[in-house]
Amino acid sequence: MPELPEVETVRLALVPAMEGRRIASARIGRPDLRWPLAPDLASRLAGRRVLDVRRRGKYLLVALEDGQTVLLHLGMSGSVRLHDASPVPRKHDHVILEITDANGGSPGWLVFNDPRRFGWMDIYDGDTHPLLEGMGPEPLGNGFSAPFLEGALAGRNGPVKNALLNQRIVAGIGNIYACEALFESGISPRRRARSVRGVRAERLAESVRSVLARAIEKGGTSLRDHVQPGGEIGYFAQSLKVYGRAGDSCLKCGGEIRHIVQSARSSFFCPACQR
DNA sequence: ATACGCCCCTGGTGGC
DNA sequence: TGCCACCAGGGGCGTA
Repeated sequence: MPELPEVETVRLALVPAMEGRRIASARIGRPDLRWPLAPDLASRLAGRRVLDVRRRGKYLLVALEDGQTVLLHLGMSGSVRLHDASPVPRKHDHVILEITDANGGSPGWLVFNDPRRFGWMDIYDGDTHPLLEGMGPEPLGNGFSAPFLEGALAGRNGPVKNALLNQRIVAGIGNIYACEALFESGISPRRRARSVRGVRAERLAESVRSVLARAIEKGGTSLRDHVQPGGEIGYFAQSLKVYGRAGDSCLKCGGEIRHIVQSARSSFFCPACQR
């Protein structure tokens, strides 16, 4: 489910709900997510004030007052919901946090729900976590540019689509936005990564940034289960130009959008417009 | 180092 | 209505 724009949308909702407030208590549903939750997770969270909520790629990072950081990945089907009243338990609620102000007042609840359990949560001390090391630059940050992208793709024989999904090359892009960025830049998902150079690299870098930024503005893409923490859906699905449009006509040339499978992921593209 | 296939898991959908 | 195959916003791991 969630790619960078959806995770960023979640982050924007969590900032006012968490920053400067306190995790009064934590309750764990089932701990066997992608990886087992730390046995002492609940006790390490309880009572801690939240300094800030950041994002790295598709990860949410919640910094606590005592130097610990909570790492949250939503996997394919994860969501975070905020509630004013104690929430009615739902299937697949895995972590429930009660959030109060510094004096214990105005309580709220945060619920991490994930049916498929491809997501996970961890807590660590210090600067970084093994899962964050080696991750590529933020596509909306200063470390990402056409020259960077060209360099990162150089020597790679696999399809450029696969390279865009590789979090070690650039962080946060998933299947939807990889397809969309390739369509907008007129590059075939099957093109060898190393052959994306010069003008093509410039167009691709610009399309990646542009499509992600526009998706954030629309609150992300809600296809099936993605919702924002307040329950709102994201509206970027209306702006998708190729993803999920197999058999429909290309918005640029009127030709037929095709569907292929690359590394067991669906790719959608226009064979005429994308070379 | 890179590339690929396999696996983790639940739920919704469409065909018969 | 029921059953079943197939598909889904991800990514780690083992193997060539």
